[in-house]
Amino acid sequence: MNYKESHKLLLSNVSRFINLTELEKQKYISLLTEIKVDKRDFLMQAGEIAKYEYFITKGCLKVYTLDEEGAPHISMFAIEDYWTGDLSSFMTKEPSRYFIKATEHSELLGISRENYDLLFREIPKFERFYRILYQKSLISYIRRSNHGISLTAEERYLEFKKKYPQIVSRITQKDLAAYIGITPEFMSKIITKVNRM
Amino acid sequence: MNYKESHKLLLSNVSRFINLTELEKQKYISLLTEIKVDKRDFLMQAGEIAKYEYFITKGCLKVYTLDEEGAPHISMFAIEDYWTGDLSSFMTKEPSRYFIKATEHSELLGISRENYDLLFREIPKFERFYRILYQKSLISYIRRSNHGISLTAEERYLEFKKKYPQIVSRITQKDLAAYIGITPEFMSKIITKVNRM
DNA sequence: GAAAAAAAATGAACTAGTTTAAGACTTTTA
DNA sequence: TAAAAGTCTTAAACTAGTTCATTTTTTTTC
Repeated sequence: MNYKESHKLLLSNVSRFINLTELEKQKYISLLTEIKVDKRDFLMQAGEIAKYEYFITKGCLKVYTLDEEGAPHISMFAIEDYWTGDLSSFMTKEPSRYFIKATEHSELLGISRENYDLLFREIPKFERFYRILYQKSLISYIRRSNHGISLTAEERYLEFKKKYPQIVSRITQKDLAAYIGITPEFMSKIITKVNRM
Repeated sequence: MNYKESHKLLLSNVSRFINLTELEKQKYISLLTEIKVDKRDFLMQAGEIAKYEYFITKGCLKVYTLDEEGAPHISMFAIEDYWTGDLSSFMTKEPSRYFIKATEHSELLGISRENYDLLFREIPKFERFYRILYQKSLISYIRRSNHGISLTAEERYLEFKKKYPQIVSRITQKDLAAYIGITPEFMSKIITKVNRM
């Protein structure tokens, strides 16, 4: 069958871990919602219950919380071919503490909670897909949570730049500071220093 | 059937997410290895390939790395009814950077990589079990990786104490410092301050 | 149960990262 | 295309957390 580019990207993402028949592919696609957001639009805001988990087919978004002083802490940047959302709120149906905002015009495919549950009943292979997806994410978050605690800000910056060069060039230094966990002023110093070396 | 206490604990842990028939329970148990370690024994050391994922039926262990200066960074404490191991090395079969050491006499059930793979083929329901287990772990590591970056050491200590009071009372202050990401001296100051309040 | 080893407490001097403030540069909007 | 808003840089004074050194307390070992 002839799929849209966005659906092709998703099916290729899924086919890393499981093989689907034509019928299963069509069934899967029928469970998704297409979403488009402009730069600076919110995909969701703190206080809401996460309605969807998102696959990004185009663009870039930031997921962040605001602390008591109103300072942002970015927990992830998400670009094409990545998954994002607030998994905790999506699963528990409790209000989220996260904002998700597009840093560029972005296009996404969303799966609602009802369709996510239905997906496992209709195509049990997806248990395997998500088992492997979550396992891989878990491995990288375990590493990240250790590094956040044991590396200096400069080391965290260098590591991020090395791991995600495509992202560094698409975001502001200020947002990168909010991700690394430092002030924009100190981020500026680090970048000046690193460039001088 | 009449199961050992350790197997009962594991089966009850698994039954949170999936239901097994008697036959499946017996099959599952047949895939496990019983392991006992004394206080200060290593379950595994950096450089080795993680042979097992472990379920703890008794005791307490710490999972840690050593940095270039030889300073330990504890990534988790694991007690009864928790799972531990180095998931990354277990999956990729690359050498681990982690040490796992018993802080008390401990008893565990290990599943080898061959049996883990076999488990999914023999009892596909386990895809669901691990999908949910990893999903829940992922949610808590996402939170932890944000907190590691955005909270002060005192806030991280208070949060850990609140979330895991059973663990705080079983480990040394020094190990807690290596988990929180600070020096033992500063940990001592925080505790003195918090107790004074 | 005494000796040895490890953990905890305390304090002084230090460093990584913050705060505040001001000016230069870049992007967005009308 | 000018004005407004946001981002980046620099610098001085500050604070959270480190380092190093010493003493006290607790745990381990024989």
